[in-house]
Amino acid sequence: MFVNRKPRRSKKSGSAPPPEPPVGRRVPTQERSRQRVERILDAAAQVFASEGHEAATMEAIAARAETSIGSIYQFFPNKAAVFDALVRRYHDGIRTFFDALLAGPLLEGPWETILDAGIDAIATLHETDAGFRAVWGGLHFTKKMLDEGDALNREIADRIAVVFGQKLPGVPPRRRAFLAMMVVELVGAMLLLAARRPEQGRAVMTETKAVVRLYLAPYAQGAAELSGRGPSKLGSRS
Amino acid sequence: MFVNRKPRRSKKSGSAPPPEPPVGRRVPTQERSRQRVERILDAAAQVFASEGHEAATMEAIAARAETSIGSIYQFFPNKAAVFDALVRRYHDGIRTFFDALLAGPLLEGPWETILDAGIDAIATLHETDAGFRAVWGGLHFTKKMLDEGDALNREIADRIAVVFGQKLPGVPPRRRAFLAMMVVELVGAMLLLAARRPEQGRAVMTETKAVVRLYLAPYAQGAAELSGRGPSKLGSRS
Amino acid sequence: MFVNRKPRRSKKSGSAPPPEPPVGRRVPTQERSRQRVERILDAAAQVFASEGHEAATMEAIAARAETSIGSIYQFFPNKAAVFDALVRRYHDGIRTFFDALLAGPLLEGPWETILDAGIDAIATLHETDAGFRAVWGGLHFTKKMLDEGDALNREIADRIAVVFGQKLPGVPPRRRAFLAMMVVELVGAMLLLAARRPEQGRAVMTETKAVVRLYLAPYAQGAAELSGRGPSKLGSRS
Amino acid sequence: MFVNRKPRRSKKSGSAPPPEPPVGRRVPTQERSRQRVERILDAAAQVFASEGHEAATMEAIAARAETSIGSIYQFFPNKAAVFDALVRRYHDGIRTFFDALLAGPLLEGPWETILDAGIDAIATLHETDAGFRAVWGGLHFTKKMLDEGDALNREIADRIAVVFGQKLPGVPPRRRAFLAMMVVELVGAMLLLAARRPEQGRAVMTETKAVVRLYLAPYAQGAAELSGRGPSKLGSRS
DNA sequence: TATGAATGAGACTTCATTCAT
DNA sequence: GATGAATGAAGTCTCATTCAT
Repeated sequence: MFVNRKPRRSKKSGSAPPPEPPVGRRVPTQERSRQRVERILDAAAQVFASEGHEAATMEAIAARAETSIGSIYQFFPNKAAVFDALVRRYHDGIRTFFDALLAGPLLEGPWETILDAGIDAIATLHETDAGFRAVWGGLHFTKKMLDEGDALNREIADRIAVVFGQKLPGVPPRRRAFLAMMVVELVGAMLLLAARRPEQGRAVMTETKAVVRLYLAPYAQGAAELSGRGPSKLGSRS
Repeated sequence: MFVNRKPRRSKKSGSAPPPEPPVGRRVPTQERSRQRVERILDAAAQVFASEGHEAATMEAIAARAETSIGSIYQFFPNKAAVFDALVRRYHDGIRTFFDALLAGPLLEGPWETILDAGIDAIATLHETDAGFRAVWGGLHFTKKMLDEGDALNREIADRIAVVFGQKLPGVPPRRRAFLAMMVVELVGAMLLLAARRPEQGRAVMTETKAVVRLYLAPYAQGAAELSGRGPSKLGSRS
Repeated sequence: MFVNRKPRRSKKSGSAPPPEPPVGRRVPTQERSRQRVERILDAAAQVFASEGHEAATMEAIAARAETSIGSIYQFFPNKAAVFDALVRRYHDGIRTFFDALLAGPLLEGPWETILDAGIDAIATLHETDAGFRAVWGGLHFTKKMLDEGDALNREIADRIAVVFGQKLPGVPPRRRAFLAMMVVELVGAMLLLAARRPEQGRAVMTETKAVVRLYLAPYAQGAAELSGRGPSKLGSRS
Repeated sequence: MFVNRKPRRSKKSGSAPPPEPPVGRRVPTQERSRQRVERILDAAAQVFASEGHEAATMEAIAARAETSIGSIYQFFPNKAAVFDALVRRYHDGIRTFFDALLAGPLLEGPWETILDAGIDAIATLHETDAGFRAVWGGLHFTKKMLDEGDALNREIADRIAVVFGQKLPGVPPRRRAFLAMMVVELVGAMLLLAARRPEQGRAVMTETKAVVRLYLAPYAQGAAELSGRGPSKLGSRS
């Protein structure tokens, strides 16, 4: 899976081992537990993605994880918790991805480059990532999952809004936030479309880049003031 | 509901008189059956939309429809069939909507007007239609449903491609088809977003209109030849 | 079906029409009812015999009888009653058969001839009769049905015991009764075997005749006294 | 039950020591499973035999076995499988019985003794064995069950035909096979009759022995050649 | 009287969860 | 802790029977 380290504290732990708990003996046990949890989540991801939600029984998951049903219940109070953890791991993966993306040298270039590179990168992530297929391909959705997805999107939009602050100066903050939200949702939706139609996937993402460029172009380089489509009331409403 | 023409009226409504059965006897029976099916589907829509898929048991549907479980099985072989019928009814509603839209005087105007009006109309449809909430709000998805949704989208895209043929002359057919597909999917995705965030819904749709306009603008009035973004390889791949 | 006249009063109604009820108007109604009952039983027999008990739903029977479920309930209080009537009709057919057999000139001949002819006749009846297949081939049995079958067998045995009284003089009455019972049950069992193995059916019945002859031979012509196997305690116990 | 050797004893019972699993851990589990299966079958036998097929619901069986419905489904995929297993256990019991019978010293004696003893033994088996009552008394029959019963009868007939080869020399093989089949079916049918009429059961079986003796007598000691009833065409037809 | 749609009890079966080993 | 057999609540579906038309 793409996130096999705890996303917490990712900010500062370079390659340093995580701080040991006082009793050294406990470590191997915790380590084994962590591994087992990962195995369970991997298995759950596979089952959800391949068999669909119908066949995603706890027994199937346990079998695929080469463990027992009882062991799953050692770590997860119920089936929903397994799915939630799966979703969280997927979301954490995206968070990590954006951490890396926005921490890199990308931000030095012009906004068009950032957009193109960013969209390409996230598209690649989704193409390769099993977690994505597990969460979106299993055709099982919960309010909680959607809410958390929404929250993630808002979080990402916030970070992108910051970038917009640098690259699209002259756009008022609220408008900036709205634009970022639109971009995030639009790209997100197109990623799903691309996944649903593999044969057109690349074309869709290429075109999506064009759409986003055209959408943001009027705001670039103070163009916002010039065009008739400046910061609108609509965007500020949220 | 989008099928809200009361069939009882069919006896005297002008244009296409349906073939009357010789005796009035059979009519009430068939009519009652049809009503019952509608009642069941209405109930199913409500249960799916409000309680979610978990609580959408056949018993719950029967109770909400004020009928018995047995009656549901008189018309639907199993639970999946109920959901399928719900989806079909929803899709049929959209088809009817587009029939009306594209048969009306709308096509006389410029392409921007058509787009704006069309997007507004479909947004209104989705806001009012219970079928939409039932199908998308129940958080239950099946491969079949998604496939049929895909097929519907392609169908709509085909019709829009025809309109593009008139309003955006000079764009080669394959590119036209691809553009239509992108527009349909993009608007579709934004409709879902708008539904998920009711407080921003109108803003999202307003902005969607802008996005689509900007996306298509280069192709209007022979602009395709002028801009650097003419018919691309990508669009022809499909 | 083989019994399409009421077995009651079969003894004296030659070809004369059954006595009319006072109100002549009623007759056609009753007649239609009788026909309908027969149609239902015919249909039930077919369904039971061909589809087996699992598929023998009231709806299937009604459909095969080209009538409605409601009509069946007009004549039979429930499903068991339909089956019971079917069994009764089958049993009545056998009764009628024995009435004819024992009233005919058969009894004039020697006992061996009577046996052979009787067994051949009943075998032929079973081969041709649909009621037999309906009752025994449907693989559905009830205590009531078996009890009535037992009663029928005893009844037949009684009548055969009377014949034995004439043809096997010297055998005490209780022994005679027991022998008759054994013969009836033995032949009955072999008839079932013959039905279960159509390819050996005729051979089995031929051999059955031999078995019965050998079994009864010691009792013929006063031989009972000579052989060591006279009237035993066993046979008298019943 | 006819399988009443307690498998727990298997550890020390001489002749064929089953391969012990390395650790005692696995044994109790497998053992418990086997016991549970037996308990379920016992319960099913009782329910089928006493309540009849209608009342033989999975719940009733579970209750009688003092287990849960789920446990039954752990071992049997559906209700039919339970019944099939019951039938198989009954048939296996009969097979075991014949294995013992034909391996014993019985075959040393004259054919009349063999017959009498064999019939007595099988009658006793049927009187004691609950499986018999479960299978035949439940009044539930399936094609599969009857076919397997037929196959069992043929199997037994084959073995008896071998005995006939020794005890009734001079009878041609095909005739011998036919005689064996007749004897098996005849005795089988009379066993059913005896079960249906408990008060006459013993008398019926005594008489059955006489019938079979009389039937076979002509073939004994080369008598086949003397009597007029030698190997007939009939027997060879099968 | 005839019809067949409607009813609903109850059967079968699944699978998340528990718990003895 | 780990295991997986056992549990049983709950869901789906059937079909005998009723009853309005």
